[in-house]
Amino acid sequence: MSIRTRFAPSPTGYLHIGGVRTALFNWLYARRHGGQFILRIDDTDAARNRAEAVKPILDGFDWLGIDWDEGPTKDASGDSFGPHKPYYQGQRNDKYVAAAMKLIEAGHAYPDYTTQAEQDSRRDLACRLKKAYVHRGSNRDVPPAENLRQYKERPVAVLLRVPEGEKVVFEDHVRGRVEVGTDTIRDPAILRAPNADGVCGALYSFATVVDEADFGITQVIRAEEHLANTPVQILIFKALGATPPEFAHVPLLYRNGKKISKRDLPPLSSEEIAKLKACGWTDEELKGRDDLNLATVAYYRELGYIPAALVNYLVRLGWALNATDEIIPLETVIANFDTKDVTKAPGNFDEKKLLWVQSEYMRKLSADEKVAGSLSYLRRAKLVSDPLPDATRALLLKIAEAAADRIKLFSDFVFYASPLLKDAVEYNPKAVADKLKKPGVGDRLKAFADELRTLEPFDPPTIMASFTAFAAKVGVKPRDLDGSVRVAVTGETIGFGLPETLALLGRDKVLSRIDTAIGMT
RNA sequence: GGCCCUAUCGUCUAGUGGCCUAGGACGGAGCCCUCUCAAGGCUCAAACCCGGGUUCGAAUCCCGGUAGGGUCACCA
Repeated sequence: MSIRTRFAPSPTGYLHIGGVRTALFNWLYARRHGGQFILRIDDTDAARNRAEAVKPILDGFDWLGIDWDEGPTKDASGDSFGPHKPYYQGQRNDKYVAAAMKLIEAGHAYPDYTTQAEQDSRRDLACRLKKAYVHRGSNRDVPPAENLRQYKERPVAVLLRVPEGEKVVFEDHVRGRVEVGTDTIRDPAILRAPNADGVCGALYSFATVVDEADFGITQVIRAEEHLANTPVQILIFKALGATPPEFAHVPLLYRNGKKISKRDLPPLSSEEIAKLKACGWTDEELKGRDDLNLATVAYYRELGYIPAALVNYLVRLGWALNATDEIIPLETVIANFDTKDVTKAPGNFDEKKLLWVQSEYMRKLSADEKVAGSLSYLRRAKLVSDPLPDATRALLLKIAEAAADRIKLFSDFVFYASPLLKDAVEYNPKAVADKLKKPGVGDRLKAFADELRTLEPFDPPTIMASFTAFAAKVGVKPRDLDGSVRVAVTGETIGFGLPETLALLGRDKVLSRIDTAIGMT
């Protein structure tokens, strides 16, 4: 039988990296075994069922290169593709209701007329006795035909009839053997009481199991938080007359020792905001994007991470190929990944290590690829025009070569390219204060400009030689000369090699910018 | 609180009874290189949660603590 795995996000409006890691494990497992990876949208909670809440999730997976064999269409229109469509739970409720009716008929489920007050008082009592409250509903032992009759007359929540005195046992691929007595499992609700429109919506565990059986899912790889409701789901599979799939509960993703949640994440730092603004973001645009934080895929995309790097980092967190490898090509991961090798302890998300992985991926790219990846950022920053002129492309290529490993994110390209692409220098006030407003700097710049005026050819090696000779002649440390010249022509203290910078800028611009800078000393 | 899960440097991990005076990586510290900043090279600090067993021998097996986490809905 073919391996079939699945990931079932609920539409929240953003793609969470913890979810991505779980999805990745499913995807890898399917790809390794030549099976199918299925995407299903868990939107049984009607309030959340909106296309705009699904789109970011689909876009995120698409960007990451995690493709699905069956599921919603990429446009998030609500359409699906695949033999078991639709793949939106919100569109499948009839199936759940029909399945629930069958369970009532077979005596595996029943309507529960217990009042809320009754349940509360029983729960209180159990609590006072320091015992777990295991709910059993009113019609548990009523004959099926009578239950069906009562339900038709007065529909309420439908509960699964959990068998007594049995054991649910399953072999979890990550956790090992799990054993739970049915006497500790409450009769779970599988169908809600009718809502205002008379619809009886299925609950998570039930909808999931009906779908899993319907889709022929063979491996359920999901987050550890679902471990506790797995026994219930196995009971539902059995009541339905279906074979339960195999389970693998992978540990959660933490940050600072706690489950990574959107709330307690830092907002964008001032550096990040400055970076996005340099890339052309307006305050207005930033305000509308509270989904941009390090728990979401969108954040990494906007900052210019390479999808493969994020994937590499996320897989490596909780799984290792061997004792030494950190950067692991996707094909190697696919060829070696197995759920049984996933660590049992939760993994702490470490953005510094992710950035390192990212920089390792970036340095493997050619200058051409760096330019290609940075283009959308440069366009947004209005530094280049849309059909890219050949001359500009050639310049960008040279910038990419000169900037080399300094570019860690595609958005970094904007910083290094700005001084060369903009007509006027934007002087960083602090740089000016530190490097230009010092005694003697003006005269020195003037004298160095005179050297450059007649220099032939105006290329990096010649400029370098002139720079060294000039520094020695006037008795100034090379680093100090670098500082003032650099700030004069770029406005910043940081940048790639000064000779390369001057050469790419061209003699005319260099001389006029130094002239401007002299006025600021 | 009941039930369940987990436990190696700050972090991610290797390790499945002797190869472990515990290996690698990120991060940190220092030095070198150097036109700023990166990158690179070299070096250093840094861990088997605690207590009992089992064994000739334990990070590895067993028991008990401790700590952290998950879960207890007509949420997913």
